[in-house]
Amino acid sequence: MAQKVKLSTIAETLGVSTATVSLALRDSPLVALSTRDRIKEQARALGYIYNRRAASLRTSRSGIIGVVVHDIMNPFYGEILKAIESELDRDRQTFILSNHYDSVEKQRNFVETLLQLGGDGVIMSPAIGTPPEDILLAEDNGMPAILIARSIEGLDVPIFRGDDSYGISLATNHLIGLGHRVIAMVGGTDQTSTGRDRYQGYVNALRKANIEVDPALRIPGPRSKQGGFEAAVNFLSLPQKPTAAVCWNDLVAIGLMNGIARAGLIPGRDVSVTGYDDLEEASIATPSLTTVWNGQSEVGRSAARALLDKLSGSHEPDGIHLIKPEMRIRQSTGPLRHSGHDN
Amino acid sequence: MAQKVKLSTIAETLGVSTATVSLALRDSPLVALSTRDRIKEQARALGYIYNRRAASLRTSRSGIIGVVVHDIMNPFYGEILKAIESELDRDRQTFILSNHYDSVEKQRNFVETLLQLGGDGVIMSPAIGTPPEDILLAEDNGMPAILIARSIEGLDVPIFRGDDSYGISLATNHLIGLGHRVIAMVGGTDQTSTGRDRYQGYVNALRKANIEVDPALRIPGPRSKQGGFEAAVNFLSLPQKPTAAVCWNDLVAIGLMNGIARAGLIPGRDVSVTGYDDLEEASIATPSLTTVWNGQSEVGRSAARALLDKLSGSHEPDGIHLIKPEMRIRQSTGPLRHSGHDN
DNA sequence: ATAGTTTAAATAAACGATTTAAATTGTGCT
DNA sequence: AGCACAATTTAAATCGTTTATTTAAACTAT
Repeated sequence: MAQKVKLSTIAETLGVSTATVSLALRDSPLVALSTRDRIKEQARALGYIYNRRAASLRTSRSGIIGVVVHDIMNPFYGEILKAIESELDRDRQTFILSNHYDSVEKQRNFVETLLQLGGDGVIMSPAIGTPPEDILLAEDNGMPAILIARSIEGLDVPIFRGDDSYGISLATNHLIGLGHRVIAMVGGTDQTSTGRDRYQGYVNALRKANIEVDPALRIPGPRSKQGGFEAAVNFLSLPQKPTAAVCWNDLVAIGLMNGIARAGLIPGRDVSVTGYDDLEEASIATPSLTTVWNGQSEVGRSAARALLDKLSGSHEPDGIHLIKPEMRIRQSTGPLRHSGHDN
Repeated sequence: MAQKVKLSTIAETLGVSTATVSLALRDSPLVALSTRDRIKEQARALGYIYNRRAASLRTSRSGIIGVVVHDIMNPFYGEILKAIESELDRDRQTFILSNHYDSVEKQRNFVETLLQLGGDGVIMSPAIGTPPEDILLAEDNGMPAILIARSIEGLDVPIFRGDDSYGISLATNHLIGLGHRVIAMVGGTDQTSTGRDRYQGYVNALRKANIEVDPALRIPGPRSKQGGFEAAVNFLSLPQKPTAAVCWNDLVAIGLMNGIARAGLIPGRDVSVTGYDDLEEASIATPSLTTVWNGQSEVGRSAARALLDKLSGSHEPDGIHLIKPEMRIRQSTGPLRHSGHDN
């Protein structure tokens, strides 16, 4: 590698000061236009590379924004991340991505690393059991945080997420409307705010329709295809013989449908299944999946926007922002057939 | 936010020099053990946060490693990334992830940003059409590059990937062994080294079995579920009536199976389908997918290892490293049925 | 005691940018 | 020619570490 080119290299070869070069490269009107052009040209010719760490040491803005979620490979987060990425890109911010896999420790490490790197801000979908201090660690060190998808009790940080309770009640009502009375809820956990909200939405819908809530119909489990697939066994052996399932998300629903199909039943006819999120995949599953759109792109876009606004000082975001979910009816749900899945 | 705590803050409150504090925090034997303890304790008490940009400005090692692939949301890359992540984590390196979506420009921007941040190295699955200069840009500026999954002509950079030609020939031979003679190849492109290798593997296997190669049986397309789903229409209307399909990857295969099922045929019985990669999903698809394990985790792990070794100076990686794929036979392939998909 | 070692801590010079006050040059006007 | 004023340019201080070099203190052995 050739000797490293820095501001002073350009300055020397051109016989000006580094101050002038610095100013010129950022197009400051303090430098005469002709000088500016000469300097930029020389920078290009020498293959100059801007050293951000040196700059940020002085300016204390790094242009780095951290994003940490449960699992970036999960398509639900994937869609959020895509939206965040395109919003940050527009502002030429670098974003650093990480999974916490619901490990509070891994999450704390990430926040710490980000602080060390001088991150300007962080967007997080907090790990289960995150203590408020872990978020305050960021805030107290001048790195504003924005939450997405999950809330944390007793913390005053802006948050963007879908209205889970309402969303699940949409799905549940849809099934009730089709005549179903024994409806299971499959997948996920009750340890997150999201989980509690969703269960609540399911319970509310049943109550409003005067259907008794049977706790045995709640089958918690991993929020993945694999999880749904494995839940099928439990689902099919429930004594109450449910005729429909409200699933935690599309992945669980697709897994469950696969499991049901494996057992020789036809999802959408013998058993109605709803998903949640409306991933791209939902519409090409067989049968295509009835689900609830959860506004992922909207969540990502507005969370990123809020952070950027806060950083630029143009607007201070606050409070909780709920995106309204919408029903997407497809082929995986149908009217109650009186034989149930006994046939 | 309280006043920022730095080395000198600790030094002053303790009446020692910043040099001593710096050394102490990194556990240097140059500092008396008792002093070391006193300093570490104080650092904790004050909530000191190490400033990596200041440090790396001096040391020219940032602890940052960049990774750029076509699409991090694609599960194929997901599995590679997971392996890279865990390998880098072990060495406490921060990794910065990015998609290039096959835009050479986006990729170049990423490399440039990484250089500005002082990245120590970069792992990339190059975008289609990447000119060698774009990789040399990194190397020339002291940031070593390692390629994964895709090669670039005329460039001497270490690369780790599966043996595509061999892998596809495994799948093709499997189908031939089941009696199939009209075998389509679905999905993907011939614009990448991977694409050319795969097509070659398919052609080789057919030739060896004395089966004529019909270019019309090559149906290129997006490497996604959606792509496979949409290819079904073309596939089913081919005049030669293929009885089997070798798919670009598992996603395409699953999409194709969904499309075939939509048309009323039963994949695995009426049409045999093979995937490629052996994603987690392959085994829970319905029918479960016959596919070729492509060593994603192995690729990720060893690429990361190679980079770290190079950075630590312990070992200089070079050349091309081919991981040997393996067949995974499941339910989506079966013996030729003489009516084909005409029945 | 004294010179010679060892051990412990301090000093000061980088690293590569930014930024502000001050210096320099240039221009038009009387 | 002299002056006010604007347009350019620059010197120097900073940001928070690391590290080679010095200095100081504490032992050792004669």
